[in-house]
Amino acid sequence: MTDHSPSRPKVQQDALLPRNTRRSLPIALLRAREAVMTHFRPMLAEHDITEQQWRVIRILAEAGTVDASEMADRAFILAPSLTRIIRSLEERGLITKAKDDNDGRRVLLQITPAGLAIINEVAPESRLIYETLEKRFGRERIDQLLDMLDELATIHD
Amino acid sequence: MTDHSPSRPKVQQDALLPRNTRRSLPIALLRAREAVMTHFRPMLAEHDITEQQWRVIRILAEAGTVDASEMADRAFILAPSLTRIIRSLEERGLITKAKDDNDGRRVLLQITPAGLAIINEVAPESRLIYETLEKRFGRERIDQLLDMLDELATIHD
DNA sequence: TTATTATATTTAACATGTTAAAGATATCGG
DNA sequence: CCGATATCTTTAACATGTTAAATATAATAA
Repeated sequence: MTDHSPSRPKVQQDALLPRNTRRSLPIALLRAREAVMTHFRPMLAEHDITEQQWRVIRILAEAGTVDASEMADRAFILAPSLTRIIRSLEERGLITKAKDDNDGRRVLLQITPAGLAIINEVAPESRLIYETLEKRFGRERIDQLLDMLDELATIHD
Repeated sequence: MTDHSPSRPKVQQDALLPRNTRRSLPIALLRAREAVMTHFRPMLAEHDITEQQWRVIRILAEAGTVDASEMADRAFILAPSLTRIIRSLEERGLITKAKDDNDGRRVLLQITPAGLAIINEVAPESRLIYETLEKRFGRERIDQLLDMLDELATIHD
């Protein structure tokens, strides 16, 4: 395979180059994630919430009162981001924030009726989109994919 | 499985809730990606470049001169982010930027010797990390994963 | 109890993600 | 050639990612 491009820089050997970008795991994960989110984002935008804000209120609806650390774990959001998201959600009246009486360091979060209202509006749509995705990709294959992703995420622990 | 948590909010039916966060495809993709990047980030940080900057100079080393649009495609970086990354990389002397004579709208990018030097320092390390990952996860399974991710990313086109 | 250490959250600073709109240049039809 | 339209890039504004450091509170050991 000769290279006719006149602009190709002279890297000593291609062997020194990293594996081809097209088969890069980080980029592939990014692309896949973005493709999935493309289906969900317009729906969230209609309710004027971001993906991360949705994750937070959804976890509160699932789990009740949750402190910030547990939220960061479950929603996979870094603490500094979570601080800002909490501030924003509280200002909008979608969640409440309270200091833990047993541990003054902790911040306890709860969803408000207004937050629940959004959940109840968005959740059916969300389910529908996910079910469509499942049909097109195959439920078993999604499960298989989730298993592999989980294993990849925990490979170093 | 009874719920003893006194703080659980009264969502009408759990059926209304979205699927459990633990099996959320977007979050699973995020986690997996983050786990992979955790291996690479320290190495990039030592050379004072971000993951995205690395993707850009790496693609230039692979492909030679590339215009901004193609770069955005290949590195999977949105145009506004790319504008900032290009500015930063140019200021640091790792790439050059020139207007396309045949199409004044386009910006042509090339890697500089300084950029190539970083490639040549980082690439072997990068390969090593990737090979370790391959060994632990299995090359076939990574290929299988890449195939599934690619299919997921192109499911709507 | 007190000094030390650990943990939880926030702040700061900078980079990138995201959407919308603006600016610049090409292209196309009349 | 001209004006409308399309394409490429940048700017703007806000949200989040990322790392390091600061702050506040708990837990622990001397």
